[in-house]
Amino acid sequence: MFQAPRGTADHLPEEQKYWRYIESKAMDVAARFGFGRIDTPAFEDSNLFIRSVGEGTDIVEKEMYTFDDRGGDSVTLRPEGTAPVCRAYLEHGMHNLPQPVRMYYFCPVFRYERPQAGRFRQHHQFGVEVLGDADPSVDAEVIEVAWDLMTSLGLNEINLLINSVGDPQCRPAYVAKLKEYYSRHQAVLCDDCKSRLDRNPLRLLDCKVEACHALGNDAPQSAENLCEDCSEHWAKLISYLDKMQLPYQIDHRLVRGLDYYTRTVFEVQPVEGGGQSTICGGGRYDGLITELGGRETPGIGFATGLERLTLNLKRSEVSVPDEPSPKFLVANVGDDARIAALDLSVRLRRAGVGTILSSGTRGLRGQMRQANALNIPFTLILGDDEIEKGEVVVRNMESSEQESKSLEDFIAEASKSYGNGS
RNA sequence: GCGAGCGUAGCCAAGAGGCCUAAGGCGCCUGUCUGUGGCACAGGAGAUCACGGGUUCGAAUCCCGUCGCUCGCCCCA
Repeated sequence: MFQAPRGTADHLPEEQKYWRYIESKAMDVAARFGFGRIDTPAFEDSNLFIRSVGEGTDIVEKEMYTFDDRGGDSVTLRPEGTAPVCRAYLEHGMHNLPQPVRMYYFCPVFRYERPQAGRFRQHHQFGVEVLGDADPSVDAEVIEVAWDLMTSLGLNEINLLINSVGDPQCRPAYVAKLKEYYSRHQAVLCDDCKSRLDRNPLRLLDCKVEACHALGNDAPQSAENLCEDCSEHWAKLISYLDKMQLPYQIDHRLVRGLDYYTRTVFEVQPVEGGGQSTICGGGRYDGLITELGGRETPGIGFATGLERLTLNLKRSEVSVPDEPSPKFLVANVGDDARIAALDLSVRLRRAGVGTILSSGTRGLRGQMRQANALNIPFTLILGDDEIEKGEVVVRNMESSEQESKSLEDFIAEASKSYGNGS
């Protein structure tokens, strides 16, 4: 038997209401903030990600689905959504559009990782990007988009964490300071952190091992070590967020794994959550477009994982509307009735009325059982008697009341109440 | 890449060397009710007990290996 590849999942019909719910809320929010949708290819030139995400990152080092296509070009299944959007911005000369350009996307993303709760090799993200405006009010606005989405989804037990990681002006000095601080305490560091000291000093801050974590309390904080420009940007952002009354928390341990982030970074995390509980993460990336060969263009965005959102919707028992289901099931008994049933269901569906045609192979009883099991509100019954009189029996499955109606009257009535025009 | 746990029908699951031609429940199908659902009752279909090897007179059950799933670490949505 074949199985879905490790780390991938089928999203069965019964799951779809969560997806539809998230997508419709996300699209509402995006529209409200003036974002336009963009869809980019599932794979790109491998160098796009190597250049943007960063050569030393885990994503590039060990998580990319990279292969040579038949023409010999190295392509990579998109491991994140920002770089392709930036590529598209450049490719289509979007700097000629009114700035900033606001775009959102839904797409699958691929990373070769060990799957576990809330982590997959293929998952789906909704993300937004604002390109071409460096003002901190844009940061505040993007954070508002994220928060607006979370709250409109009905997620409550969540925290909004923000930080500033500086820019190429001030970060090297900060990282050096951090390294110096942790080096002094090297003896108590866990093994992972000892290697982080060289590899990725910022990550020392969010180590969960108690001894390391405690050290983080007194570690130098990046927001305290910004250059003048970054510092001013940070102060303005804070004041805007205050003005907007967004319930942010400054978390000086918040760092993000991709190289391209500058200045503002933020995440949304559930209050209760395990290792990979972050449901939304993003930040500013003012150097990315130049890295990709464009002229200097600031950018900021975030992404959320639909699987993790779904997990949280279920966990916090948010009630999600059911998928629309058909109003009628057409039951039929006998060969003539089957043809009449076929005709009736075609006419109803062409009028925009959701209708299931029973194949009639089961006997009336079985067909009604099916209507019941499928939660169809009305069963329509056609047999020899009805055909002779040009009628149809309409049974209300909830009240168990039923009546014969003229076929033509019924179709007109149903079209009016449940069809396109209703 | 490292560490841990678990694999018995579509799902949940009993079972701890012979009573297993594998219990029970959900779901599915059929009938009681030959043109009327939900409830009830009766019946039915559906399992090479993950796979391979070993121990034993005898293995779903013990041992080894493989594969798969889950959870954790790294890292991330």
